[in-house]
Parts: sequence; C-alpha cells; structure tokens
Amino acid sequence: MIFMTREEWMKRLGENLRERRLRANLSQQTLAERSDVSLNAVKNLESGRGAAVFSLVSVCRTLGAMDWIDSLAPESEPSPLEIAKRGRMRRRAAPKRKGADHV
Amino acid sequence: MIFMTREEWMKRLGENLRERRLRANLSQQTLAERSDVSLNAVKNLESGRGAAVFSLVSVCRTLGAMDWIDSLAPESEPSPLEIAKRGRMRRRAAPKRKGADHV
DNA sequence: GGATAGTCGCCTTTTTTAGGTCTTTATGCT
DNA sequence: AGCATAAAGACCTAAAAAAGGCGACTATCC
Repeated sequence: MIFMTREEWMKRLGENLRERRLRANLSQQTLAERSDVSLNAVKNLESGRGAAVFSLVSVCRTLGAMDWIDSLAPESEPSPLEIAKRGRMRRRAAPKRKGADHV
Repeated sequence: MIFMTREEWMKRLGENLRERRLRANLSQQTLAERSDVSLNAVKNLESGRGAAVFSLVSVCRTLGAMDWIDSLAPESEPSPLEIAKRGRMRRRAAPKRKGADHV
C-alpha cells in the first residue's frame, strides 16, 4: 500500500470524494452547482483524471470536508535545537554551499 | 474562520505545504525534482495560485504526507437504516422525482 | 415492467496550468 | 558585513483541464 503511483492516489482520492458525495445523497450535477464548478470538473475529480486544486477545494468546501488542509500542516513543533539556534521560523531552505555539504 | 473563500483555502494549503517543505529543509527546486514536477508547479502550489491535483499529490507523496487522502473518506458507516432498506451501498444519488420530493 | 434521472463517454472551445528561462529580491551562512 | 543562493516575479509556449453540450446506458423508484 505504501508504494502507490500518483495516478493510483488520484483514483483513490476520487473514490473517497465520491463516497462522501453519496453519503450526502447529492448528484454530481447538484454538487457541481453548489460548488460553483462545472459538472465535468466533478467527473474528473471522481474518476481520478486530471483536475485542478481549485476544483478539489471547491467541492470539499461544499461537502464540509476541509480538515485535510490543516492535516497537511506539520503537527510537530520545530525541534528545540532549531529554536535555540535560530530565533524565528525558517523562511528558506538551508543553502547548499559550494564545497560545504557534499551531496 | 468558518467561511473562508476558496482562494483563502488555497493560500492556506500553500502555507502548510511550504511549512512542511521547510521542516524537511528542502528547496523548492529540490522538492520539484524529487516530485518529478516543474519548479513552477511547486511555486504555484505554495503561493496558492492555481495548480493541478496531480502536482499536489506528487509533492505530498515526496513529503510523505498522504494521510489526508483517506482522511477525506467518510469515516462513519452508512446509517443502519440505509443498510436495512437497501442491501448494498448506494451507487447513485437518489433521483428527484417529479412531484415526490419538493425542493 | 416502465419511467425518470443519475452517470459515463466523447467531442469542441476556452481558460488555466506546466514547463522553461531570466531578473530581482532578501535570506542565511561564514 | 559580505556573499552565495533560495525564492519571488514576470514572460513565453505547449499541454492540460474547465466548461458546455449530446447521446447511450442503467440504477432507482413507482
């Protein structure tokens, strides 16, 4: 289960969305209208074909399923070492200097 | 906080992804390469501009953050009433018949 | 069984994103 | 402080998705 291709993930995502919609007893058409996207956008999402993040967000908002967005935020606090060394949050990745860090 | 526009959600999503990346101390460039998407795709994602679900999935896969996909699946079992009435899972939304269900 | 309507497939046009490159900004490290 | 580089921005072309419509299939309800 760990090594799923991106396409497989998209399909899975589509299935989950579909289930959600059916639990709410909504047709693709109705969901599309309420989400203010086209019917095709919903089709593409559920079938796992290409879709835009905007469509995904729109549909999820209608379905009342937005928790996933914050579930993506790193739940762990920055390591104490980091806080000690650098006062604030990191705004850039550490630069790979010339000869310093090899590979 | 409840009524965020879709654009605001996109921005938030981007910020979360950005934080994740920084915690991993990866540059946009590196993340893009490892995710097999273009640098622009990563930029678009983090800036909250339009992006493809494919890009989102790709990046999340690299960051080891795929739990959200299944978090979208309805965790609740279908209601016992439903199971009793109809043997299997619903495959379509209930049709809105002519005079039957009003609005 | 029959009628209704949700779903799927395909097609065309328009809009958006990916992918690439260059310039500028500003952060992080020494 | 100085410098190397990550990151943001703008611009372009090609590719992909949105949007809209049409027809066939079939699950659902009566």
